[in-house]
Amino acid sequence: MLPSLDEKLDPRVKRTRGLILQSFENLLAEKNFESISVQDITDKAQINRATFYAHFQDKYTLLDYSINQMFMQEIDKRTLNICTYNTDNLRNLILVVCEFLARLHTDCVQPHNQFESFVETTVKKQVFDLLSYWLRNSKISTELPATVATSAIYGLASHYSHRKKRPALDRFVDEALPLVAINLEQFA
Amino acid sequence: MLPSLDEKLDPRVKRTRGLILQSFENLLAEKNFESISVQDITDKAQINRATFYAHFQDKYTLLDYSINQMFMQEIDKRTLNICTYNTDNLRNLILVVCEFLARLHTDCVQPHNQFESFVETTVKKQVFDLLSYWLRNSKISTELPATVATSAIYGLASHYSHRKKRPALDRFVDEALPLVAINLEQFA
DNA sequence: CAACGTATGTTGTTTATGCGACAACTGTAT
DNA sequence: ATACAGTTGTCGCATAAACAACATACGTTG
Repeated sequence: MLPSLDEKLDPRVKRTRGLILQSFENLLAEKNFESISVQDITDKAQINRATFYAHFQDKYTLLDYSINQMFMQEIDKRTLNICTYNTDNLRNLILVVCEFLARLHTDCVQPHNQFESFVETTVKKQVFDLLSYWLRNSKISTELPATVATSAIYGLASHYSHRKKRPALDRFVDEALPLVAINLEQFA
Repeated sequence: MLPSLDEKLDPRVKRTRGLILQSFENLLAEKNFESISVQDITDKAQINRATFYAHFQDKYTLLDYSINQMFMQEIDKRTLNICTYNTDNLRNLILVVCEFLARLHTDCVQPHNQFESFVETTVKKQVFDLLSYWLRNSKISTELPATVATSAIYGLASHYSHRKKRPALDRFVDEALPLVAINLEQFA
């Protein structure tokens, strides 16, 4: 099982991180990432600015953590982190990525900037790790197939999420699925 | 102006008290006061049980504080704490007490018990103090008129809040107003 | 250029909270 | 009666968070 982390740590830490996360995500809905200051975050979270630095190096580290958390939560919700490869799970994964990017685009004020590419890096890493985990029992190397599939999934999801008028997600995924599955069928 | 307290104190204290208050009020909606343990409160508030005792002597102190806070909030909302006596303000005060008791009866699971009389004491004290404040410039003693008016207001509001089928509040207050105002008109 | 306002990280100290343990009391069941 | 389980209020100690102050950097404005 992939490391989804709900470790037992000091409740104060949990609470503070939660407050920071929530504050940050709310702020992302109001202004774009660049214009958010650490002070903004801590004000809304009702914590001291110095405390922020006890948990995150800077707001970039927070963004990374935040994206990871949000995405992992969606993965967990569908228990995709405790399964193995098959077409059905792959379909769900594509669905999750599409939904995730779509939500990010509708919820966050984000003109083009580093935000986009940041999300790409973070999400791709998670998708790649998940695929690698699914294929963990393969006798042959899974690196290239997983890489290709990851790029394909992200590319399709990004495409989907940028559509002015998004088509029905289910139909979109139906079309997308075989294009991704083709390189993974050998592992089914 | 009466002491409505939003003092500057440690943000941790504010947060903790807020969590306790909220947890407590939510619990009141689920079970009756007697069956709520301190552990219940701190569990839901996500704070340590010992921390509770750093803020309140026991759950009775908390109840007192909670009722006071809730009621004062309603008073503040209508700026009744920064005005002087006139019929209009009196009308609003009666309205507030009626609404407050009514909300308490619909929101809280409360069969007959000490809860009821506890609320009475607390609310009456606030009403009395407020009336005394309104009449602060009177040359003659306001103690008896304020006492009578306080009892009348609470009695009417309690009556209203216990009705199975409550009549329209505005109409009720219209009827009630003159009965209370009669002893205060000399101060208008 | 200089003066200014604002945001960033960092530090040392103080304070609030978490934690585990304890004795005392309650009600309940055996 | 005795044992048991649960709640209460309190304690000392460990640790996270608040706070104020500081140096640094950056952009703006005069």
